Amino acid sequence: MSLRGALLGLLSAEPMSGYDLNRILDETFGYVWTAPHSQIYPALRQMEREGLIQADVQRTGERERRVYRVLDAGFDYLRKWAAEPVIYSGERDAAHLKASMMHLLSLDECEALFWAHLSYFRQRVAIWETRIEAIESGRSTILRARLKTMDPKDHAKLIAFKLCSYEGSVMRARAEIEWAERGLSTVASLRSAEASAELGEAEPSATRAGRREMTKTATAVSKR
Amino acid sequence: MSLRGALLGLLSAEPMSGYDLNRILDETFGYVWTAPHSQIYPALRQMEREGLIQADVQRTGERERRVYRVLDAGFDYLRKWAAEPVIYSGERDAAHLKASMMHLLSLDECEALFWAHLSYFRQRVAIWETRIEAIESGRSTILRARLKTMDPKDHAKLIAFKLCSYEGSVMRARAEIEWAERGLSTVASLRSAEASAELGEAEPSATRAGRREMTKTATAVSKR
DNA sequence: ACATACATGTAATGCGTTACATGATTAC
DNA sequence: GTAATCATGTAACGCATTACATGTATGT
Repeated sequence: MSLRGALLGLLSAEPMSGYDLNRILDETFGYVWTAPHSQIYPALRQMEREGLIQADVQRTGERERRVYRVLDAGFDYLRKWAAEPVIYSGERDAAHLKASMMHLLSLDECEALFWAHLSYFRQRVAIWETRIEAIESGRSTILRARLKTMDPKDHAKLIAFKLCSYEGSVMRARAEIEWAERGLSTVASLRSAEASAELGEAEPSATRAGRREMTKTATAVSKR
Repeated sequence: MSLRGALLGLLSAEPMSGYDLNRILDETFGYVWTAPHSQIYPALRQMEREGLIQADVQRTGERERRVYRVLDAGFDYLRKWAAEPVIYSGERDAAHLKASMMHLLSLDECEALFWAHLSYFRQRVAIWETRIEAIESGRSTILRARLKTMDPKDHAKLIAFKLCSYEGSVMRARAEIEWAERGLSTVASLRSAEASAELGEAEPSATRAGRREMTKTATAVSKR
């Protein structure tokens, strides 16, 4: 159960409330694992019942705030879960699925899909890079909280793996960006091929235009 | 509902049975969208009831085989679904999630996780590249089936987008491979840092000895 | 006064996984 | 005859999404 892993992992850095966890998952961390609050609160209660975490209830006037901290059993659970091999089941990616059916769409529609993909992952890269800089420069409060509770000799390990993990997200997002860019240039080529095919049909000679490589020629020709 | 998109998309290339669809999803196509047969059969029945597809029942002796083909309403549905903007909700990636907690693990455990990641995505790249070659050389039977039912003027579009989509999968898998390699080299450098730190500490004064990681040192030292 | 952020929950519904269940054909 | 492949389903359970529900503190 990865939700527990995510929650315990965040709580292990610093005790937090369900509300805090939800905020973090909504912002940066959600790009690794998401969950809505309707999943978070019951999961926390359940883990509390199982003795993995414990809530320290804080009251601000009438308002109740349950700040959870990880117990020893919780650390054991987290470590065990993290070390278990990942089960790689097939993907479920709507963007790539739709891309595999783009021949059904107009070039404008294809372009819109690729553009949306591009913008989304550009945003993600920006967010992750900000995080990476925060870690490298020591401005990350959550990292500092983690370092305080750790044996100094493990600091290098923590920082190295945090950076590695965030860089992984950046690398993947960059791959998506590159792909979307390639998609856009595919659309552009097809568009100019279409245009020249129409011209060719209007003119007398022009045989049925070729395929891929033709597109480059077409753009070159249209620039003349 | 993307499952419908995936099923209609495959059926639009060529009429098929639920069993065939399941096989394709298990093999290559599952790396874009997976579903077990327990999801496929009911979904097909439902779409048949809604008039999106129609089954031609074939009998081999006693055995019944329901070959579904896409009706006009199904094509409309598919086109509409494919053109809709993708809803990018947060990720849920166990591998990256675990990576973000690797400071809790031994270097051996980290290495094992990265290795598994590497092998998995290397396999995927191999599968996709085989598919790409099949398309480029015209050996893909499903592509040929699709081309037969299409206006020749759209052939270039189909091929271009198929290649683009498969290349997207390869690009992403390559990013995962690169990341895992970087992870492995992070492990390697931490390992040698650990080794030299222990040497440094063992010789002059032996301050308060570490905990977990110390065990490995002990074995290493005892081998000397 | 009103909006926004803080704070925590429950319920209904839908999607996905695993297990259960059955039987016919084909190749060895 | 027996194992593998073909072929189609149902059921139980768990995870995920969306909507419902409530109330407090704080800043403008």
